[in-house]
Amino acid sequence: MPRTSNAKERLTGAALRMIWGHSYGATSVDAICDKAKVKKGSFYYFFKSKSDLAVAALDADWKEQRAQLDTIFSPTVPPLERLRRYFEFSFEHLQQIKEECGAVLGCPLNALGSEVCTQETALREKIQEILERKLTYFESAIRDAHAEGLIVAPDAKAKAKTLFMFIQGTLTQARIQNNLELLRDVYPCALD
Amino acid sequence: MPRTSNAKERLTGAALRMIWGHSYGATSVDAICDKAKVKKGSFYYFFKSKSDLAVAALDADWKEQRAQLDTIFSPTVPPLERLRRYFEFSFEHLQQIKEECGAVLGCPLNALGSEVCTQETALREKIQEILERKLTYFESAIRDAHAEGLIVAPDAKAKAKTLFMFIQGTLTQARIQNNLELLRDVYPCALD
DNA sequence: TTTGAATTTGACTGTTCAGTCAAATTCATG
DNA sequence: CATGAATTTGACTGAACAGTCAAATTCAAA
Repeated sequence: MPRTSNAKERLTGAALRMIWGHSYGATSVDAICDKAKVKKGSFYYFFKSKSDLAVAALDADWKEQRAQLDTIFSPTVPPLERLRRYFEFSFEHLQQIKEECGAVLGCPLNALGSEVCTQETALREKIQEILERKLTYFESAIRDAHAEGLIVAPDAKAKAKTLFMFIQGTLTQARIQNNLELLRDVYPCALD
Repeated sequence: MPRTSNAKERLTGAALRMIWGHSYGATSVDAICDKAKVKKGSFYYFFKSKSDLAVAALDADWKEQRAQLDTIFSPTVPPLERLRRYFEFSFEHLQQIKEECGAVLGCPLNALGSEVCTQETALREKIQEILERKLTYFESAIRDAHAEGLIVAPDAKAKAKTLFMFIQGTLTQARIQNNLELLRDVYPCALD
């Protein structure tokens, strides 16, 4: 009967942070173990490979994210206000991380996904799954906004996809340019 | 007086293809040398490091790209037609590469930039420089379209940036999802 | 307090990595 | 052909890499 393992959580936490802050390829199992204060033997007791750990790390992070997204996108909030709050929240989160590590890190799913998609099938599928679920939040907000006559978006799914591409593109560019300001204009621009 | 080196070109060509097809971190100097049929000693005769090669590879590729972009974005072509041709060209290029290697590879600048931006300064700056120049093509097309009354875009620079983010986001998602169809709708969607 | 499972440890393997180097070869040109 | 510069070769180094393992330790519950 396995108990909740602290080492396991430290490993997924350290992995996510290091992979996001640098890259999957540049993050070694040794380095993750050092940061998590876990010996490599333990690592391979919990995970069968580095990519296995990465999947678990994304899963753990998604669970946390989901709780926050459920709050931000709560149906009790006016639909366009949901989007505004989401952008505000994302901006502040990235700002805080920039203060910690000196760099704008963008979206971990985008960065990691783009790096490993041709190599690590399991990881790619996990990322795709999370991205699709995230899209759902936008879709419902847009659908509600259209229903209330706040915007014109008869095809909410298509509109959400378009918005999503724009946001993801902006996040990636913000990462590449290490420029948080790019995200400042996302909300006004998004209202097209 | 150094002559044009064939080995050097083979190295930059192989590097770009392998880095784009897999990732920077997953592409070793040994593997690049094998593919380029160049011994490692020669590699380090021409380049001082792997990242040095990557910069040279992007530079060489950009030179080719630029010639094509100058044709596509020629001022003799109606401005919106320039954009349509660009999307068409990009789509067909990625389709052809997909047939060769079985995967939708998206934009190499985006994929590589997002991977190395926190680690390889020189590479990041080169990528940023090329991305900015690429943006210029969109900007002039949009400015011309506005001047001819085809679209409403008083701030051509801002509009070009927005379009650029959307395109880059779509390219990254197409890579992650290995789905070329995402790019099919780019032109109609872009006309916002 | 015993027992067996969960976890931790550290030393280990074999491979791949980036990068070096001196010597050999090719090549343009006077 | 002679000369020196450009290029190529292959063998080499030492570090970092992912992954293994048997033995030691912790821990929950009977």
